[in-house]
Amino acid sequence: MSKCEQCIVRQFSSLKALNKDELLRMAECKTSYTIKKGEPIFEEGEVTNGIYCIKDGVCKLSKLSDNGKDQIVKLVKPGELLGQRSMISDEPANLSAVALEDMEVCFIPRSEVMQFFTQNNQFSMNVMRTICDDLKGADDHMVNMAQKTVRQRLGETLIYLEETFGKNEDGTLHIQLSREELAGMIGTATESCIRLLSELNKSGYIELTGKKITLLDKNKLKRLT
Amino acid sequence: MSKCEQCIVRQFSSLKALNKDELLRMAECKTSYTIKKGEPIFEEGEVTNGIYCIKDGVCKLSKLSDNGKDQIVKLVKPGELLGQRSMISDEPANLSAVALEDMEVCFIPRSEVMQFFTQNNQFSMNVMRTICDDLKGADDHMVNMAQKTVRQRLGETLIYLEETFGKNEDGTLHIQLSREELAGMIGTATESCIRLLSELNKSGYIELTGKKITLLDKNKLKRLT
DNA sequence: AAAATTGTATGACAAATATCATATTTTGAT
DNA sequence: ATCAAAATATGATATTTGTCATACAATTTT
Repeated sequence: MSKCEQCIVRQFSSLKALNKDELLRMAECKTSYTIKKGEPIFEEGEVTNGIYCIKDGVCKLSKLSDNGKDQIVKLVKPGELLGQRSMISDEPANLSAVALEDMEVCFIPRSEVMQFFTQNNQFSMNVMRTICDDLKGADDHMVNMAQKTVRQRLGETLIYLEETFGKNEDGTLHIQLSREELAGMIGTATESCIRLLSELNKSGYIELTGKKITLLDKNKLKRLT
Repeated sequence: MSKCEQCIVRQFSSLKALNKDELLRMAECKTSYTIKKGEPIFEEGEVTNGIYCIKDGVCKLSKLSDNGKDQIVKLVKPGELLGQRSMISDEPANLSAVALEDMEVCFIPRSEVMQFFTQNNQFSMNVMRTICDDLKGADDHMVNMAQKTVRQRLGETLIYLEETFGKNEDGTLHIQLSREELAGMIGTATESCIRLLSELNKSGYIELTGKKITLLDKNKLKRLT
């Protein structure tokens, strides 16, 4: 059982507000998991009974729509927490969390988190602010879905992926999404996504090398019409 | 200056957790406003410095998109609070709030609310749960925008309007939205919205009498393809 | 290594939706 | 009541996007 005190990613989450005593208690009750790429952490409708702290790897939060397609709502990075909303609302998960890479996560039971919540005001303010950020993000995302074309959304998503997850030494996007997953972020059919990527490739806005994507002209990608 | 203690709508909001003492303090520092239909309560980007409690009337929360169209994110009813997210994140408003009917609202300064926040745990839990509900709603809304057709969104929106705001004695929707506003909820062009309404009218799913709308077959409206 | 499965790509076409033009109706102001 | 402005309606057309079919490539299994 590793010590939460020494865990670096904690510093990036709401958990940074916890004191030594609280960290020791957390280290005792937490469970660590290794999740392989493609495996779920939890599924929509599941009762989670706690939160997950992401130590390593990226996962997608998605929701199955009536038309059978999986819409990706958010990507989550190391240092972020999962399942906060469900825990506070005391409801089953509204979204599924599936690993996009091999991951390491820690599960902290609901009872423990709720204790921190009432004891440590700074911690609960941190959680609250995170949820507020998520709400703003979701509202903005919604407006984009409603008002922008698939083309524009693709351009903006590619830039988001580069800015959030960085590039490899060869300049290609570091995060690896299948075409289907990219389509699921944008909210379009997989074929449309592939077709538009191929078009942006021909226009010289991006470069496709196998499954790798390189952004060549970010200014133009921002202003696609 | 009216007494918050006797205000009925308070019971429907997070403010129901306040005790007598807190209510008296709130009554002293609050400001009441009358807002006419079409007027803003606050605009996107504005620093609000407090929250609004809606006593009477409905308003829209919307955001101006890059394409110049106003996307309606949410409709807000009496008893609900406005500006909670901005207050907690300590940011300017992300959305504009504009009255759809004549309204009565009370403004409570940030300093006062923050005091309740630290003193009254039940109150802060209520606020937190409200924001969590909004987040879930926004995620679901986003998935609908991304995955459903304009037709389906129109059908679902009409049902939402009837279920949330009720009907008049003649069976028409009680809430009055212009075609442009309805289009702004659905995320489509005003002409497309008008055309689809007219089509649903001809198919007998709804009835249009001037600007009044009556839902005739809710089951079919739910399952539009 | 061959076969099977899965992911990517592209063409052909259909359907949905946006845009522009122009009536028509309703509302508000004088 | 009349006029101007705004909202609603509808047609014509262009564009975007989805769907289905099929091909090709890459990966996994046998």
